Amino acid sequence: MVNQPSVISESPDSQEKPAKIHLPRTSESETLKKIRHTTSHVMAMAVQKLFPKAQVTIGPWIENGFYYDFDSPEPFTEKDLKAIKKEMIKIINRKLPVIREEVSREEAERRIKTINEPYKLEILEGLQEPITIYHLGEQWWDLCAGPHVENTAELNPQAFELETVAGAYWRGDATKAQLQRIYGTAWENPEQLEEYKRRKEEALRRDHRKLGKELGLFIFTDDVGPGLPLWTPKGTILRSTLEDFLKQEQLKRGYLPVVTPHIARVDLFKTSGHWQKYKEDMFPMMADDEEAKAVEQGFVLKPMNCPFHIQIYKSELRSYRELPMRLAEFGTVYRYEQSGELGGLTRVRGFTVDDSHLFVTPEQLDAEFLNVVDLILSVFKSLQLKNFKARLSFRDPASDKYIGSDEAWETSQNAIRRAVETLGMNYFEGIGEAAFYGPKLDFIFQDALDREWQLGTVQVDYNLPERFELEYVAEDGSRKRPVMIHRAPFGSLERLIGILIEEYAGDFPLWLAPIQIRLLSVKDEFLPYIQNVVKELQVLGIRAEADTSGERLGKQIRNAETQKIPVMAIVGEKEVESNSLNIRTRASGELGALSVAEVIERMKQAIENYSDF
RNA sequence: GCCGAUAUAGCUCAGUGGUAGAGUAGCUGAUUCGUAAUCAGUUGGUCGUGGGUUCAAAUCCCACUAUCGGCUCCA
Repeated sequence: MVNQPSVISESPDSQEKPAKIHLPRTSESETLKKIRHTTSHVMAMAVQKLFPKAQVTIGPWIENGFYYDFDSPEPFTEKDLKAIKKEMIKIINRKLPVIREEVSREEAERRIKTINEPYKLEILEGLQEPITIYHLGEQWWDLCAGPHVENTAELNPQAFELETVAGAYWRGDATKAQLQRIYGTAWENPEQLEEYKRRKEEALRRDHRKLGKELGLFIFTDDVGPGLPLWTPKGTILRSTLEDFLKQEQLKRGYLPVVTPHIARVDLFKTSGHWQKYKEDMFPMMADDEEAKAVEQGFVLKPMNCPFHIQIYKSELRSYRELPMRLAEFGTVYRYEQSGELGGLTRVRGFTVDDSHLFVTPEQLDAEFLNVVDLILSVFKSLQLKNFKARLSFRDPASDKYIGSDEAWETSQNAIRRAVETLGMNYFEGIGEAAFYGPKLDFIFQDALDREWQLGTVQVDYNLPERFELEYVAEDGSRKRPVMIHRAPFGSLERLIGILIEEYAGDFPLWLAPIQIRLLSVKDEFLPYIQNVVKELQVLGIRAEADTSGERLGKQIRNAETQKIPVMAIVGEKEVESNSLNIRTRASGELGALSVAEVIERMKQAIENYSDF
C-alpha cells in the first residue's frame, strides 16, 4: 500500500466503508466533556511530572478533543508526547479520585502561591466565585469549572491520543509569552477513537492541495514564490467556468462589467485610507529612484479593487436615474500575507476577487442589499454549497483600526442587521471582524480540516464615498452622496475553488468538470472513430477527449476513474457499427449503448441544468 | 511574524557517516484486449539552497528558502 500512488486510495473499496459509529462533538455530549476535561488534567499532571519546570496555563476541551498550554523552557517534541502518554496511562491506572472543592478567592490565591504558578494567579483574577478546584488524587490540582469524571478509572487508556504540539501565545496575544500547546483527543471507547482517526484520514484525502496536484488543477513553484498559484489548463477551465457562470448571473441582474489595472499610484490608496491602515499588508511600493521613494511617489500593487471602481464612478457626473450602478470585475489583488499564514488556495498572496461595487442612493440601500444576498444565496445553491454560516462582522468599538464616524458605522451596521432579519436568516455576530472601512455580512465555510474560511461577503460603506467625495444629482437638482455596497459572492476564486475541491472530493459536477467526457476504445482500430466523435463534441462546446494510450480497457477506465472524469464513453465493434457510445458514469456506472446524437443531447441538457448525465 | 516538524526521481516514499533505491508515471518493444492496474526492457536525481565538521556527508552542525501543523494576523 505504501508504495502505491496515492490516487489508489480513492478506489471504490476504500470509500465504501460507511461510518456506523456516531461521533458526537464535545458540545453535544456531557460524557465527552467530562472525559476530555479530565484527560487534559491527567495530561497536565503527566507533563509536570516529566517536566517539573513546565507551568500549567489553560486547558479547555475543543470540539474534537482538548488541549493544554504550558510555559516550558524547552519545547515539547513528538518523542516527549510518547513519554507523556505513557505517564498518563500510569496515572489513569492508579484510579485516582477526581475531587471537586470550592474555595474562597483568598484560599485559592494562597494555594497558588505555595506552588508558585503565576499564570494561575492571572487566571484567578478573571474568575467569578464560587471558585472551584479539581484534585487528581492528592498530588495534583488545577483551577477548573469542570465537569469531570469521578475517577481516572473511568477513562479508557486505549481511547485517547496525544496528537500534536504547537506554539500558542498566552491569552492569544502575540506580544505575550509563547507557550507550548499539546493537542489531544479522547473518547468513550477505542472504537470511537479508531473511527475518529479514520475520518481524519478520509479528510486528508479530500484536501484540495493533494487533489489539486493529483487532478492537475494548479501548481506552486519556488521560483514564482509562496502564495502565488499557477493555474494549469484543467484548473483554468474550472476557473473560467465559474467566472462565466457568475458573469451570466450578474448580467441578468443589471451589473456592468469593468476592467481596471493591477497597479496604481500610491496616492489613490492614500485617499482610500489603505496606505495609512494597511501599508504593512501591501507589497512594497515601486519607485523610480530613492528620491521618489523618500517622498512616497510610486506605484503599488492593488490590495483591493474598490478605489479603481470609484474612479470609474467619478469619471462622470452621475444622476439618481443611473443608480443603483453596479460595477463588476474579476479583479486580481495582491496582499503581502504573513509567511506563516499561507496555505494551499485558501490563503494566498495573489488572488482574484469576483468584485463588484454598487453605488446606491440611501433610499435604495436596503432593497439593493437584499438583492445582493439573494444573488449570493442562489450562487451557493447552484454550486451545491449548503454548509455555511452567516456572520455579521461588526467593528470592535475599542479598537482604533477603523476609519469613519461612529454615525456612519451605526447606520451601516443597522442596515446589515435589518437585511438579515428581513430574510429570517440564521446568523451570528463577529465583533471586531469588520473591514477597516465598514461592516460586513460574511459567509463562512469549513475546509476538510474543519478550519473556517470566509467566502462570500457583502459590505455597506459610507466611508469611501466620503473620502472620495462621491456625488450624484438628486431629483431636486441637489448634489447628494451615494452609499457603496462592496460584494463578492465567491470572495476569491482561489479560496472558492479550494473549498469546492474539498466539498466535492474532486468529483466535480458535470458542468464544472475540466474534462466532461473521455472516449475509450476497446482496440486501437477504433481510435479514428472516437477521435471523430471527440471533434463533434468539442464543436458543441462539450469538453471531450480521447484516450489514445493503447492500454487495455480496464486500465483506461481506471485512469479515467482516478482522474474523476464524470462520463466515459466506451467504443468497440458494436458501437462503431451502430454509431453509438457505451456510457459509463462515475455517478451511476454502466448505462449501456446510446446513439451519439442521444449522448450529445443528454450531455447538453445535464450541463445546462447543473445536473449529472 | 512566532513555536515545532519536514524537504531524496514527474508523483508517493525507503535509505542515519563508506559507489543513491522501490513502486508508479514517462519512453521503447511485444500484446489488440469489452467496464478499476497485460508483460518485458529502459530513461530519469548536484539528495531544497549555501556554508561547515570529516579521509569520507542524503545522513552530523549552522544559516537561508519552501512546505506542513498550530498561534497571531486576515481588506
